[in-house]
Amino acid sequence: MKSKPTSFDIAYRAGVSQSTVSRALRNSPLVNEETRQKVQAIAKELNYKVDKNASNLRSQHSSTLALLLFEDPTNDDSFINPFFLSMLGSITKACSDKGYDLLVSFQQMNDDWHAEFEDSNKADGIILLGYGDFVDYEEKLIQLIEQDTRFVRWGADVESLPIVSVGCDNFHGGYQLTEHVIMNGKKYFAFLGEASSHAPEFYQRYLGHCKALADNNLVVDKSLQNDAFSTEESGYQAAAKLIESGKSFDCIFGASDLIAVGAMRALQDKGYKVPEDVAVIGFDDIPMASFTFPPLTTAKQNTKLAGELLVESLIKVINGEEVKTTLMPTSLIVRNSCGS
Amino acid sequence: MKSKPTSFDIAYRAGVSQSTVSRALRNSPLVNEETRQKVQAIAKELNYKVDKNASNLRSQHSSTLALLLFEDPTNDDSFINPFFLSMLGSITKACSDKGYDLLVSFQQMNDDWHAEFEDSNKADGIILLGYGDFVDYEEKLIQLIEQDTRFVRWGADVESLPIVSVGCDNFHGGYQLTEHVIMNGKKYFAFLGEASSHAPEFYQRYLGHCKALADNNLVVDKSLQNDAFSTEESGYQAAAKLIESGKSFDCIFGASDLIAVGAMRALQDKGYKVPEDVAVIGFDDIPMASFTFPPLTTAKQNTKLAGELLVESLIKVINGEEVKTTLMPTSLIVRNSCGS
DNA sequence: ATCCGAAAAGCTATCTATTGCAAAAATATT
DNA sequence: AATATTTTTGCAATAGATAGCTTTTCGGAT
Repeated sequence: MKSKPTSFDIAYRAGVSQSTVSRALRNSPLVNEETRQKVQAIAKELNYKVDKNASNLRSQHSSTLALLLFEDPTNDDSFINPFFLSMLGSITKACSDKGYDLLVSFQQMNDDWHAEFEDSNKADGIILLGYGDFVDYEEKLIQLIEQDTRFVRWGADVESLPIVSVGCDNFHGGYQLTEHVIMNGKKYFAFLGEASSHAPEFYQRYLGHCKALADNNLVVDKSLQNDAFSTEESGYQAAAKLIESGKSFDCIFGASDLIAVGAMRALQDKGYKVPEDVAVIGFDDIPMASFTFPPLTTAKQNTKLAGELLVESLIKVINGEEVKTTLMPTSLIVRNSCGS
Repeated sequence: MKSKPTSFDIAYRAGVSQSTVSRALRNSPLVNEETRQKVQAIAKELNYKVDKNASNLRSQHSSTLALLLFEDPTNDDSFINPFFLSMLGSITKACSDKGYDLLVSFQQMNDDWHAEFEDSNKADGIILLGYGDFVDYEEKLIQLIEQDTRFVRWGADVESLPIVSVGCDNFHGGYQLTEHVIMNGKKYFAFLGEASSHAPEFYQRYLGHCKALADNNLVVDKSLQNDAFSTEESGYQAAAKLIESGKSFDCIFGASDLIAVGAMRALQDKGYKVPEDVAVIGFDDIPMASFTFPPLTTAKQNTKLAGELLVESLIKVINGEEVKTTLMPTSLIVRNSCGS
């Protein structure tokens, strides 16, 4: 059983000092080209790999980013919101492009997640990802700031705090989507999803939605807004409740695709035709959105770009550069669930 | 700018030695209860966190597992197979349950991925996840074994090598699925997906499929087997080719849900009715499978269990315990695409 | 009061690489 | 040839914890 070689083993074989080995392997200009070649060749031959723990300890940075994915605690834990899964994919890719490793962790809101990774030096910075009630974790964000933790978050800009966020223009997306359906002749809109500052993303979508209605001289009927979490089940329930209430409407705006999909199913179960009787629109453009029947009209969030922006912003934060919060545009994806 | 506290700071304030702090924080029985309380209180107050790099370096293990997700290089990189995404979710959860952190990395086959993490001591072990041509990376697996790297992989058992795998019973799944459709009266089966040892998962599904046909006195028509990668696009293409060939068939077995979904779309584009004219079945039960039109009949791989088994097995491997390769059963999910 | 053993705490080497500074070697300048 | 420069290399300190071994403490036995 051979144990792993250390830089001393390389040094011994190369007939140089251990520090030279360290320099040679990191392509330091302080070492002669010829020596470098020799050292690197021996390192390769012995299949030597720099011990990251020792390296990180000495240099005090880890070339690792941590991703904290926190989900709505109401969500059962067997199912992860596909939108985040797709973000996770793009973040992973972006990290690897930038030469960083990625530590992934799922957390519940109530956990003591704040700063765990950065404080323990396992990661140089943290990406916070999750929908959710901002108020729930505002105090934790404040702690992060006080501890000088380097992090960025996905979501709406937090004006009250100096936090770098990357989010998408939920307001505009809601506006655009609503406007489109109005053009298709629908007039009585229901909105499924919490519309309060507790759910900033959903709220912005709702506000955009309301603005579009107002701009087109349509009434905003607050009784047609029902709370829902971002799960299919919750969307189903909310829609069922809406239907039972006997109010009339000809479009349901699901605050997320998952809600919309649930709503669509509820409508169809009750014998409504989508989109003829009731149009349905969602938000996110998760992979399954194009496979529902009818395919779901939605506002696409560009997860690839989002992941890249999050990673790039975080790296800048780590390097002490000035970074501004970014707002990405959404794009309207017209499929069939809205009538055209 | 206060710098992070070290165990010496705690020791100073607590009036004890640094080693005592270390012991107290790790709940070593070698330290007095009272002292422990005091030390832990101070640590909490100063918001002290053990430096993982130092700790890992000294103790030579990291409480971190690495997940290497390698995808078929034919896949464009913007889209990750949803099945793996869902595995990733369950692996993350399982790791956190077991007190391990998870490093995630996506790799291309050709990369020098083998052992990167374990050799560099960033992770105690590696989970290898990916469909794919086993032959492509067999030599890398051999290297891993030679280097004494601790790892487990997702996939079919590799009889020729001492590797711990966790996989699902693809053969039985293929059998069960095919049998079900035969009961629904279909007789002429096409299979989309590579059916060779280069794609062991697909191959096993194919073999199970063939066995079911044979057991029911149906002919296996090899000309109805077409290669396809696990993407919707590839499934679409393969189905289109099949249709153009003019051969007759009344069921398409997609080697994965993604292939099946693509095939279904191709059929519908050409005016076929699913399942009346042609039944379609898939494999995996990815989230979107229940949202296609018609909803897809498929064999579910229990990703939650799979993730747990992978993590548990790897931890055992790391601890030097004996572990056997596991084969998980699949479950038949009957929806509408198969005729009932 | 003395001695013994267990419990608790301390001392110091160790883990492996990085880095500032000093020393040596190689090259350039006068 | 002697001195000044510039390149390379080596030495030793350092990063922050863990662990083996030693010492101190303290209640109980003699």
